[in-house]
Amino acid sequence: MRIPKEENTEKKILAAAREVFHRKGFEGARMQEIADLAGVNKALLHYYYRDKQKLFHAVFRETFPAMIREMTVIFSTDEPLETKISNFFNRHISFLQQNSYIPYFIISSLQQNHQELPEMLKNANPSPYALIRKQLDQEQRSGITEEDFIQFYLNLLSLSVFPFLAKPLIANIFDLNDEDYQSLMEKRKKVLPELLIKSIPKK
Amino acid sequence: MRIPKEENTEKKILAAAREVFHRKGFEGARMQEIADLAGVNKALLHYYYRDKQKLFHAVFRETFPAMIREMTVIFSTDEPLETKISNFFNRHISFLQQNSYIPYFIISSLQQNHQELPEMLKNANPSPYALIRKQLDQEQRSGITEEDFIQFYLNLLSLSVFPFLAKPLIANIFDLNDEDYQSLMEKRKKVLPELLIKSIPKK
DNA sequence: TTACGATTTAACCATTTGATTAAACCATCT
DNA sequence: AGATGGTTTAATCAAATGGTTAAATCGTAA
Repeated sequence: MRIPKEENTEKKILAAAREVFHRKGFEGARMQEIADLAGVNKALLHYYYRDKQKLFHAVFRETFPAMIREMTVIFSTDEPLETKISNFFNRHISFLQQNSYIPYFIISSLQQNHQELPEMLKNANPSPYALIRKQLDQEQRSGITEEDFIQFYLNLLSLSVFPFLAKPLIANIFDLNDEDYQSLMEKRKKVLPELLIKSIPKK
Repeated sequence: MRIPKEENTEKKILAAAREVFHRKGFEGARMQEIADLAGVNKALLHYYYRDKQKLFHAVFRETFPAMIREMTVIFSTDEPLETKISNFFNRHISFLQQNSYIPYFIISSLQQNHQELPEMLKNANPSPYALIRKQLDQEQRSGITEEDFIQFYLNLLSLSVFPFLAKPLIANIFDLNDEDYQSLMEKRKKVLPELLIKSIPKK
């Protein structure tokens, strides 16, 4: 058994693949570009991951659950609702600031017919839907319907995720540089809780 | 001069290209698929549009302004603010219901380095930014800063557009079929104005 | 009808790109 | 040292894909 190199090659490849797939999606990514970024011969990608699909899946299997976890972390604590929402935006936007390509990666992956991914949702642990049902039941006191809840959840995600998808467009319209945009997102952590909390029906 | 066929071939090609590029983006689209969908030999695409880039641009040049128009139509009337917002969501969501692939198309186009598109923004008529500045000046009475306004505008777009980008994900989490989703968006036309109007600082 | 130019097609070309192979490399063990 | 087996590379392949070309087709006008 050979001792692994200082920087495990397999992981270097995965990291490079993550980088490239996140930015360009499956169709836009090139095996050669991934190899170059990993500083490694192209044949090594196949040696470790067999083919492009499998390499992509390796990336997807670590990124998708991370995103789901971020999307559902709001249901994991027992804080008062207002605190929960506030915490959610703070944490979620921070996560997106440091992983700003993930939303595009997820959206573009699911847009293409990369199925067998509904599969991953069911296997997700914790299951988003289970968490959401539980949360919903707890809110029954205020007579919130399932549809109200879905709308609320859609709002939550829309407000936090969309600005990272539309950054190229928005930054251009308003002539914002990266720093401007960063500070816009920073302020958003405070603005969004206020906005969303107002929208909740008082019990 | 030849009389155009019953169904102008050039337009049939453009329509097919629109369909395919909208669903799959530039990288995912295949010239052969476009030709097949148009019911036409592949060489004809090159005859009319020279190469893939130019064909893509032909699509982009009609889709992008349509989306910008939809995004800025809110600034074009002189209704009271509440009416304006309500009208915007109604119209914008209806537009998205009938053009549900446009948001993904725009996002994926701008994500790839398809530059020279900042160019298109400036040439856009009416210019989004000019309209927005004008609107902003009118609101000065309530002391709204430019940053407040950008946040507001981001909210407006996030809430209406994101659900169409994330449909594959959301529909899976909540096990919604197309009809369910449609009715969800329908109700959104009423829910969103209430939500956003509450967020506006009273003068 | 014939000639002409615009339109359309089938066949082909060149490049890109994902994938394979055979050989080289190198650390460890005997 | 020499054998062994995992790792890496250079060279090559085959399929996919964007693009080209030369000939066929078709409507129109002379």
